[in-house]
Amino acid sequence: MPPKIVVICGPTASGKTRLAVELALARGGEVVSADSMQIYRTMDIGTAKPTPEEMRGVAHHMLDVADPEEDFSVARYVEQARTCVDDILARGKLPIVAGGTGLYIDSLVSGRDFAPFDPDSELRSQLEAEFDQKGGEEMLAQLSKIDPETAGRLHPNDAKRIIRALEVFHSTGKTISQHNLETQSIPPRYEATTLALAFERREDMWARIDARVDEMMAAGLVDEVQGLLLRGVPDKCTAMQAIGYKEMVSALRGDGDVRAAAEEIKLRSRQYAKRQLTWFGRNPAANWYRWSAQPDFMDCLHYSTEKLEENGI
RNA sequence: GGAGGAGUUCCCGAGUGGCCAAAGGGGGCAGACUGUAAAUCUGUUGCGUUUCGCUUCGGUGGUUCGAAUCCACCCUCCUCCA
Repeated sequence: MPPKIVVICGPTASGKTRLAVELALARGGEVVSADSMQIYRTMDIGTAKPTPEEMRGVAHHMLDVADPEEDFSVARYVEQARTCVDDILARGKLPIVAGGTGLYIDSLVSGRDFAPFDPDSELRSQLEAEFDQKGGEEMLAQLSKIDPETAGRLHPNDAKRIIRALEVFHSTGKTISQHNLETQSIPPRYEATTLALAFERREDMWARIDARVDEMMAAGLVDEVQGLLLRGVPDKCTAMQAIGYKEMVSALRGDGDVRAAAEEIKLRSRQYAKRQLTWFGRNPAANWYRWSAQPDFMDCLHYSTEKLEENGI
């Protein structure tokens, strides 16, 4: 039986941090963040990274583990995060994985293994150039000769995935569907009790997101972004793709309309939240708790506690 | 008061007699996702009993076999002249 852990997921601004801390306090747990942007140092406000006050003395892992100019990845996340989780378990405490990056959570829990990857490989740039030149249809046709299964489910416009599928095959000799099949047969690394937070009404979620962005602005998001620019973090970095940063960067470089940028950030955040809901919605084992128009944290806590107990935690 | 210009589906914006329920973009909704994932990609978006019917392009009336597209009047907004 794999060790038991708790997972708290949900769209941005749905209260994951607070629930995680509360459960950690109640159960003697430690939090392992599963957020692809909170891993970056100095990116605090825009990523809504938990503050020391919010952490209330609970140990948090997987925050500030990389610099903004570094290239991070799922694989690297899983490597580090599993060490954290295993260490927490070894110390007899409860690991609480909390975050909004679905791919990170799933990969960590399932024990997923990734095919080798080298972002700067010649093969990579070769394939990218070839894609630009030949177009998706042709590349997809090429892929379908070696891996009809993957080619069948990919859209010609899905450059990233077509290239990756080709890359995996050319560098390992194995198709990506073979690889996926093998990785799926690996038993899950942990037995997760998943708590998923959401809102009964979409409008409430939007309002929460809007309010949070306003808070970020008040807390100095502009200065934080300015700091990254001063530091010379290149635009192409993953970190600079983060919502809240890329919009602010273009505002600062452009018309300087920081107010309009904030509105853009709200919009992008809402859309992101929807994507998160879609992702988490695929997990049939998730225990959903939906905030009503008048959120009742105690109610949520009771629900969560009940679910943990049902699963012997 | 006079001269021009404009009013299009949730928004912006094409469309000047049939091939228009109406391009394109945005937004919304839904979905995908195996080393960049806060990224990337896809579908859908008037209503219905859905290979067909109904309602829609400021309003009313008219021309026509047929109008968002032409005509008349009206309403609203913008620019200019007084």
